[in-house]
Amino acid sequence: MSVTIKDVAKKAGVGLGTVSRVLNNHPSVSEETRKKVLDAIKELDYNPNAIARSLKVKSTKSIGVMIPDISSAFYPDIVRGIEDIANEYKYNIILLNTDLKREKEKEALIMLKEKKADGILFISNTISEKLKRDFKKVNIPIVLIATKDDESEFYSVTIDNERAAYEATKYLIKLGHKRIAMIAGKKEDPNAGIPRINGYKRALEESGLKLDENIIFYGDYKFKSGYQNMLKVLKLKDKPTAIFSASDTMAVGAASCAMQHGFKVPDDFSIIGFDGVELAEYFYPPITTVKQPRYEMGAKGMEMLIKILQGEDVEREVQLDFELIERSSCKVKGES
Amino acid sequence: MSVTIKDVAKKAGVGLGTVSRVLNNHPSVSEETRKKVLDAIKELDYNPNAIARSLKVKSTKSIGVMIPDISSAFYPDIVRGIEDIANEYKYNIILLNTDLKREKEKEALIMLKEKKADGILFISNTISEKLKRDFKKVNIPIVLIATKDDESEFYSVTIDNERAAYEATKYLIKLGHKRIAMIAGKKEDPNAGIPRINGYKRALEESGLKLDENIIFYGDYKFKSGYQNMLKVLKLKDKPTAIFSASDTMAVGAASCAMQHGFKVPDDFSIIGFDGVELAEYFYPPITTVKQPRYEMGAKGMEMLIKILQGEDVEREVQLDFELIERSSCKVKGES
DNA sequence: CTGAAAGCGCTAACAG
DNA sequence: CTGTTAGCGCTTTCAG
Repeated sequence: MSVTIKDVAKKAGVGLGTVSRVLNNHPSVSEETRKKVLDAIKELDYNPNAIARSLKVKSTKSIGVMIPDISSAFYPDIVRGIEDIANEYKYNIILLNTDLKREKEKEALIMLKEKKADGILFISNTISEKLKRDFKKVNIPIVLIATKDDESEFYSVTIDNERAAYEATKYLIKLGHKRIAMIAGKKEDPNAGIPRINGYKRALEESGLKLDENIIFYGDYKFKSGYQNMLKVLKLKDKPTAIFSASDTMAVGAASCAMQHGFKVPDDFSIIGFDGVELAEYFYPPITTVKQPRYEMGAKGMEMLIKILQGEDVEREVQLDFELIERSSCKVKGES
Repeated sequence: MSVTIKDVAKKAGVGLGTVSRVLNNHPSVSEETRKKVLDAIKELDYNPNAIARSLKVKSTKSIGVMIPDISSAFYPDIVRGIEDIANEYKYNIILLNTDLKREKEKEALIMLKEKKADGILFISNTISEKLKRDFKKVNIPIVLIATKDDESEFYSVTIDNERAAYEATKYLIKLGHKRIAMIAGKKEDPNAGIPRINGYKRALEESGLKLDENIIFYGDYKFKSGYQNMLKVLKLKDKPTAIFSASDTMAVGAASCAMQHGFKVPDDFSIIGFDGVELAEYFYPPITTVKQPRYEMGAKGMEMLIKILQGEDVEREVQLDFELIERSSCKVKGES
């Protein structure tokens, strides 16, 4: 059916080893024969069979990308960064959504093993102990993006969440706010949860502001939980004047809630988000936020993976810079 | 290095053909030997090599997904729909971003040919003539999602854009609006452009409203162009009271612009968007829109492709239902 | 029901 | 510099 290296060899009147050589740019082929072969390839419209090649060379040039859910706003940019670099190095990406479910993660891993992915990029806020165990014995290079393991057993690319939260809170403090609530992530989340809460606390402490655990609300990073936590804020007798949210989507939920109840942002509440997703930018008022360099995180992770595959040395845990983007959802306290 | 079918055969004390048979659930294997083999597989922690299998059976169980840009809000849900169905049928997806660039499209297609993708899903608003030509001669089943070709040479899944735009406009008319502007897509876009403009025109016409070409503005579906076109609207002496935007993101841009200039939505302008992206839902006020069933479009496209691969008959062009979602960005004209 | 053998398309020695 | 050969790991006749 489709044309093979054999057909090309016949057409060009050479052995198939020779065809393979020109295909792989092996130096030891005379210009003359190279030309003959190239001509034959063109004429036959030949495309090498990457599957056959992979079987032989034991490298598929494809890498698995495991992600909770591509339709969640945080991930597409990361994937884009990955794909751009992958593409540059002639790798392909196999995308797998896991919803953070154990079963799906297991299946995904098996698929990647069977399809002989050269490497794996795991993107998520959290990684379960079980998955870590699986990863350790799978024998495929892996790099974690947007998460890391406490034991530093895996390569990872993240941002310094503690410091980012610290800076965000500090920003609010500099604006004159003294009573600052936090809509946090999950209490047990070792990446987007705990460190951001710690950063928030450290900023307050450092500025001599008293920490009030009653105005730390816990959510799941989604709109609804931002909205609902804001409802709680509005019920407070002693309302905060500013809010630090552990995700943009929750920040927007909180802002919507406030506005829907007749309050103004930033006049009544200064709100700062986290992540730097499009929603924050296009919301009205545009939401000030701490932007995670998502595209770069993906790109960097892919670069690291490629280096690992090439046997080069790479740093085990890299942290990229975040960026505080000032927009219109925060203002100096008291000013009107 | 890694354990192969041969190792399993040896361990189980059978021929490798037999191992292959139990792997593929071939009926003619005695329970006894099947058990022996299964045990050996477990003990050795054997995973079949899908690459080797693919080479032999000429099917890779992977399908290529060509998309302009995964980080553009319209696409992730589609991809999720695709992946869910793919996963269900044990297919994998290879994701390729093309930015609608000829060069990248060509490269992507070559990769997919070389990697022997079983099928291709092409997602986009538009498809170029050149790419169509390439697709025709590539000899891999293809289905188009969110776009189609005029000649109906390809399988496709879309919505009825003309009718959707018609309904959106009609909705505004029912609310009492008589002067309705449109922020349209690209004049030459055969899917998100032309048909939506036509639907808008038909609705006006049918209701006896005069069409004013001066209040049809052309954009590129993005925030900025919604914002800028709204600036033009605001300069009009005879301002419209309602606006139909060919994308949610432009609708949000327009709303932001209006609000920034002291106007109220929906009090001063009723705005209806198109697509049904998250941004429209979480914007304040939440934007009324015509939702394209993106997840379902992806899922349906993948289902069609699988059927085609199985040699089943499938409808050439399927249109899915859109849905007008009423939120808070439109109101009865004149009411306060 | 099962073992042996051929071969998918390609690469990498190995001779020449 | 180049042709030939031996597999990569698996499926699938073909005998038995």
